[in-house]
Amino acid sequence: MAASIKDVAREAGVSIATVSRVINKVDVVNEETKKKVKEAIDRLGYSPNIVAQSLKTQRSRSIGILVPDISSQVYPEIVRGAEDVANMYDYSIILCNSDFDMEKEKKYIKVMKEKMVDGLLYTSSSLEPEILEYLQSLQMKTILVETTDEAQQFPSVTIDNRRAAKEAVTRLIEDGHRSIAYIGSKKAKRNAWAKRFEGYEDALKEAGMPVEEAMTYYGDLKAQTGYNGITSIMSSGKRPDAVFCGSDEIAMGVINALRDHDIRVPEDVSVMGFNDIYEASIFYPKISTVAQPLYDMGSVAMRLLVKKLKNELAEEDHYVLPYQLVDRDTVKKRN
Amino acid sequence: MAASIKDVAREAGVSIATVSRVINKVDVVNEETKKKVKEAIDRLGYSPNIVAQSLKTQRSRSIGILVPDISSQVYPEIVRGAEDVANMYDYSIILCNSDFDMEKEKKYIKVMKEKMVDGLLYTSSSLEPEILEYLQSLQMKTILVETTDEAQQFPSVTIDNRRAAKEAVTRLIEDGHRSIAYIGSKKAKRNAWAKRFEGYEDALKEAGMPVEEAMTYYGDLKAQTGYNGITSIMSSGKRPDAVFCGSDEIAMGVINALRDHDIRVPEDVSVMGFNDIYEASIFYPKISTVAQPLYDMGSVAMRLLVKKLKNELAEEDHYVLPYQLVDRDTVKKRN
DNA sequence: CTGTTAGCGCGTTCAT
DNA sequence: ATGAACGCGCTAACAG
Repeated sequence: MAASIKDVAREAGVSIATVSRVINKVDVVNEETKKKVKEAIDRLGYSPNIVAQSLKTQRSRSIGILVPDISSQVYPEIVRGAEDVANMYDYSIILCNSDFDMEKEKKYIKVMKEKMVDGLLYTSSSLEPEILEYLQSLQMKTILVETTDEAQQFPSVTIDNRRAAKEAVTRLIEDGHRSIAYIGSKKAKRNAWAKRFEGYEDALKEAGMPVEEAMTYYGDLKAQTGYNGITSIMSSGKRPDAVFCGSDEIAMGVINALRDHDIRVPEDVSVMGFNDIYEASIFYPKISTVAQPLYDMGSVAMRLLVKKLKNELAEEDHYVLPYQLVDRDTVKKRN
Repeated sequence: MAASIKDVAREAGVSIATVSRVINKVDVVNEETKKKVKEAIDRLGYSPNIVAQSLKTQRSRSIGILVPDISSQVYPEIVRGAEDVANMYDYSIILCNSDFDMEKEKKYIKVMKEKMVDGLLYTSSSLEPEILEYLQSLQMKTILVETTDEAQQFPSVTIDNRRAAKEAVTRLIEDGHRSIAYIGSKKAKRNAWAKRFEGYEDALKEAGMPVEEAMTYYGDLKAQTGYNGITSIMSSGKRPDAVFCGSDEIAMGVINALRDHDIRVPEDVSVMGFNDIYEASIFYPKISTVAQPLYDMGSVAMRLLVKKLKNELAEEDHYVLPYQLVDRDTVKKRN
């Protein structure tokens, strides 16, 4: 058994209260006794039992992070950003994978509450109103990452997905593309990804171009969706000269499918990705995409949360971080 | 404040001990009183305070996972496998990024001890003897993942990296390659990655081929290492007909560098990766590689740990999982 | 089958 | 400036 505060007290010949004081740097403890206590602590290799502290203080120095799936997409980067900041402030992070399953989310949230996490980072999962209400009923300090709730009741850290998508598609149009397909998340969904479809619509409408059902394909954000999507669109007789994708993986799938049909990228068809994951710059051809500052989103969100936990008021409650159009090798000017 | 066991006891008109009993399904509690208690629990929306439980039982139902960097390589997949199993047994996971920094590892291990994690999954980080001793002095139940310690003192879940590498390189030799470069982790390192270099040596020696310093390049496992590595090797006048890489990212870097030099893969040079990350099958050309069962490594390791925590004895303490040579498009027979 | 009680390790009044 | 004592919420003897 590790040494407890009692052992230290005995070793130093003082009361546990005094030990507690020097640990928490509270009150003015006599320099000399402070020294005695510190020596005792060193000698015993004592370190406070955080669980007991938590029970007493109602704070666990742990923060939950709920992601759909750590093994996919953009989450590792976000989590890394969050963890680095958490570590800086002596918080640990508890990681949960929800798979977009509301029941799983609920279960995890419940467990985190029981474990007295001090706060929660919630990355674009189901975002169901039921979950949001649950979070509020539990008084769980929550930051939304990568997404926002309709009512903006929760602090959030995002990029402007709609505007980013619009800008990307507008760029495609300015570059002379006249027939632009969309492959990505369905509009109906609540999360941020769906906003990219709206941006796609915005750009087309502004340019006076029609939004055709036959030029869109919905699915998850994996490569297979891209492969299937472009195959499906082309098999209906359409032949887009550009494809706007909801993720870089989708873009990769699209490019592979195109290659299998001996259609060249970008000579015949341009392809635009989204997110700018690491592999986008390594893929051949290098993928033109919309860069999200993933690491920053994680770290900014965690900073915001820490600030809230200290009850300092933040300058902002809704951070909208800058995105960036990254020109690489999958988009070609056609004018 | 959430309801406590006391509230439930009062509400149900029983003692807290009884409430505790129905929660923990211990003893035979009278059906009727059990029902009363359960109703009270529902009415109050009570759920036990895990922190208090932990303080009492010395178990937190949390398990630490130490990875070098969740945002890189293979870890998200391993972590996902581990988390799924952890969730199955009602454990949460605390994620830490060590960056191969021993001091950071130590700090994290200390915090996890303080938070009373029930066990630890340690993925190929520094693996310094000092850390290993520290772990033992803390009596931290630890499973090594992706690597083993020299003395096999810790249970582990790995593949046979050395044999896998040897087999891959032997395949290259059988396919008629006569000049095979290695780009990856340095031999001196303690972790599993270095074993791949030994396998490379084994294969060459067995075939009576020389291991040339000029045909090897050491670095981390990222794409840039591959790019720099092959560039460096070729600039020294060498012209390998195959490159064995310590990771798929390295392979990607190699392929990109080769392409920049107008050298075709696999027509001119074959490239073999390692790990079989998701993108290996999406890359162009699709990367031939050695597949590690990453998800399984995580889940098997967590299963093993859970078993140990229950003090059941495992059939095995050192799981060596099967790897698989995956033939795709970056290796060409030359005979 | 159920209730009483003693801690788990710590922070915090309230005295001194 | 320091110590004694209580309680955070819960489990585990021990009685009954």
